Amino acid sequence: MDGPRLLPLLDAPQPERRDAARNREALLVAAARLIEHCGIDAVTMEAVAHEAGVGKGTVFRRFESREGLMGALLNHSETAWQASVMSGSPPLGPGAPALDRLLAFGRSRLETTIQHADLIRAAGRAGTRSFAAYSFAVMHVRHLLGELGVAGDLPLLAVALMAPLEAPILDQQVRIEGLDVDRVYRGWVDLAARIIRQ
Amino acid sequence: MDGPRLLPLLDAPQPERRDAARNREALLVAAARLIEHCGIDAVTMEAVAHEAGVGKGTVFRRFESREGLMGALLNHSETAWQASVMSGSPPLGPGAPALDRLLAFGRSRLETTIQHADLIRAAGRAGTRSFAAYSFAVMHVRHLLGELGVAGDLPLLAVALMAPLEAPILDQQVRIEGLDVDRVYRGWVDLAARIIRQ
DNA sequence: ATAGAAAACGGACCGCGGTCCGTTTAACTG
DNA sequence: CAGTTAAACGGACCGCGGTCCGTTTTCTAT
Repeated sequence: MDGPRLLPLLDAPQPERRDAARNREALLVAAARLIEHCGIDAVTMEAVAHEAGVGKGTVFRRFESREGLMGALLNHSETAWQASVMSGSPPLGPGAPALDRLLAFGRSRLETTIQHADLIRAAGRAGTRSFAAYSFAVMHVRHLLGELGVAGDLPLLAVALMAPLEAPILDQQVRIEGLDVDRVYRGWVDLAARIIRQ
Repeated sequence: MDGPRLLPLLDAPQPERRDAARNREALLVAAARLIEHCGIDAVTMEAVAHEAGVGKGTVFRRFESREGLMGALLNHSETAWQASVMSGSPPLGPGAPALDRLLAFGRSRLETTIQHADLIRAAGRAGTRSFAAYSFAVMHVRHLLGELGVAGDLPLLAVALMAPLEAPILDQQVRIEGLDVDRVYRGWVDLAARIIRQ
């Protein structure tokens, strides 16, 4: 007569059957292994399904699309990174002066983005709109800029400061034009300085 | 005995047979028409081929890939825009103070990018690496920054100033977050001011 | 005009992303 | 433990991007 569950009291989020959860995990592992061993182009939905021992339809049921799958993989790395920003050791984590944190943030972001360039590209929109990747980083920068006493449209300035660290731009500079990563970072530090100084 | 052509004297670039040139043009027209009438998703390689009255293989021969075709379409718009920067009327074209030109540039770039967002997205890498789109704009900004007496790693600063105007970032801000275009522009002007001021 | 070579053409063919639907399985009820 | 239902499963199926190769067209040289 009442709801299907006797004591839903707390924990709302548990609407996934056991086999579904198991398969989700198996698929992520399978996909990660395929990427590591054979490169990202080998990550076919059929290949992932086969590697995980499930049917093709299941992959799409769990992750919507190939981009969705890539986005889920990306989310893992992003979440770990996010944790090290929120509760890792300084200067990236809390406890260091805001400026130090900002510079550490830039360097870290620069390197992670380059490192996961393929995955980010393959994730398409699923990578960007995942609030984990984008919204959190912008929020963090916005917060640091505030602490540094920067005045102006902070959300927009934060985006402007993050933009040169986005995958397409870095791809162009580093992979295609062959620029040195350190130089790109120094350029970014210069940009940060110009944005910050009153 | 000598080369296949008697008087190649000037004009080097003419290595395209007549039917090839005709078909290239027909295909571009067909693709543009399909985009206008049915939206970009309807621009199937087969559809374009059929609309232009040629075989499917021909489309790939001329443009390599779907992205290549989109890139070629984009190139048209970009070339026109480029012309209006190089030889149009002030303040976008030459003849105005450097700062005015820079601001006009930003506004114009902002609007064209938003306008062609779909095409840019569909062009993928073919849109970015086309030196028409990217390299020229960066070069121009770099030049203007130089005229404004900005010191530092000018190529990198130019990229930093252009980055917030790139399609993925604008897409996120305007289309997804629903930000006002004018606000984004004002934010960009602020960024430019911070980069410029000594 | 004609012959020959190089280039372009066209469409059959392939693989992969994505959908659909009949079948199976997990979870809850009595 | 049996019955019911909702969800998950799997793989046949479809459309499109991309390739391949036998055929046709253009260009040049004679």
